[in-house]
Amino acid sequence: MQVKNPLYKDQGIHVITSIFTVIDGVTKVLLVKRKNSPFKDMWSLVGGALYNNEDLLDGVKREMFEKTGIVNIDTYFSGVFGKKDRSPVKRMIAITYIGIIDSEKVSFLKETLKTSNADWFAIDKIPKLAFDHNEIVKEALKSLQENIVNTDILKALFPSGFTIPEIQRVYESILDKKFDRRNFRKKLLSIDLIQDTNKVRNFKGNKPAKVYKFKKSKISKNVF
Amino acid sequence: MQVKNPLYKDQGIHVITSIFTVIDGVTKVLLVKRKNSPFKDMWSLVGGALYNNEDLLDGVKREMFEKTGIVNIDTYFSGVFGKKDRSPVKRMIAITYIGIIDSEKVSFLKETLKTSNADWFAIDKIPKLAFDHNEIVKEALKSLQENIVNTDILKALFPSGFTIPEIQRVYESILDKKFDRRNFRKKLLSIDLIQDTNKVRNFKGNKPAKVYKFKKSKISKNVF
DNA sequence: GCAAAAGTGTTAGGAGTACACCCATGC
DNA sequence: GCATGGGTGTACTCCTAACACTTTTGC
Repeated sequence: MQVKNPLYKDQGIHVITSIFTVIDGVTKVLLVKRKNSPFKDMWSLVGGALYNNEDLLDGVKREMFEKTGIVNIDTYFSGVFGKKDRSPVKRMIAITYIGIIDSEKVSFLKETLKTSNADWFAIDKIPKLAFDHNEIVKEALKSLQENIVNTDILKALFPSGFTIPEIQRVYESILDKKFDRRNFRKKLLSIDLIQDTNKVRNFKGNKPAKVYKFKKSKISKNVF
Repeated sequence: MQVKNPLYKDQGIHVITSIFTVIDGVTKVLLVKRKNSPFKDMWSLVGGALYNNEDLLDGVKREMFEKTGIVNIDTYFSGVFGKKDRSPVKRMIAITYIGIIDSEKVSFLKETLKTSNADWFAIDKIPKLAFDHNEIVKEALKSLQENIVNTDILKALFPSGFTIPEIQRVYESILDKKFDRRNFRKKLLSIDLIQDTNKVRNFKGNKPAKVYKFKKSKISKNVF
């Protein structure tokens, strides 16, 4: 059915992901430079228009692959952006997501058909972005903060496990907050979310630290 | 710009509200019967297609007015539904909301241009609904449960204030859970959310109960 | 042996939970 | 005066937050 009513005509859906990582205790987001209008040559988040023949998460993954070459990362719903003038081209509603990857294990393409210069930007040094992406990444960070205290969303950052001092720095970076070492360890161990791997690894100091990994289980109560 | 690419053509946005109330300790949702295809003569939630010239919340309010005559109720974001086949007509993404009204103070139209038989349905007696509205109302109830422990969303239910035993029954109905009277009162008073009005009112017993009202402030931590 | 970070235990305060009795009113 | 629900206080438990010392290793 072709809709003629101009009130409804030419609407579209953006699926947009804020891809985060933490490098040396600094939370960063992946930005790409647009090759096409609108907002040609401006930085933007990873995403684009949803196709009719795909579900939302399929579109998220396809866009992520097309614009960064990244495959197979877990994404989590963040929010909806729908101001009527948010796109200069036509009426677009944005459904937004967060993704997390280990920047050392996952590589991305610097250049694709539609993007160039892909790179990590510290969350306090994000340039002016295309569309309403500055707002979107701000809300995504808020979603991420809520998610890390509730879910195992961080597991993608530590494919080979983590030591407690190491993951504490990540929590502190994302939540922008310091924790007492002893209480942090106690709490993280008290919830049934992580388990010992009988390995050790050096992080900062000279004394090797025990390596933990996330369990399969999920939790639903607040952690911090 | 008219988009020709069939991958993007003919997409649309639904804005859909689950309007809740609590009557005699039973949580109910407002349903209307559709007069038009698709899903003609089936029950559905209140909502419809967003226009190009309105923001999301404007569309929510317009649809609510068009299909129930209700004006001016607060709405809260609930979720997004976007399965590719959720509408038989064309690709539609649903942005969903919750609304709360006092069924004694706010009246609605039984019949409108596009709907008929509007009525309250207890949440455990909801019939089969049009589109994916059964799923939507289920998630909306979950959102409502999360919201009543975090916000003053219930204030719309009590335009002239409430007694504590009265609002306790509402919490118990929505959360489907019983609370100890003394602890309920203590907690509700301990968070800085409600205030005494120096009035009294009879609810169930013969002893008049103090009437409270919500403060302007919001809170951000869990209540129950 | 010393610097640097890892690892551990105790205590005090606050929030949540369980629980029993008196109060005000209508009839 | 009695039945009905409204209003209050206390003790116990558990979670959280504050805090200091010992251990392991590299140099």
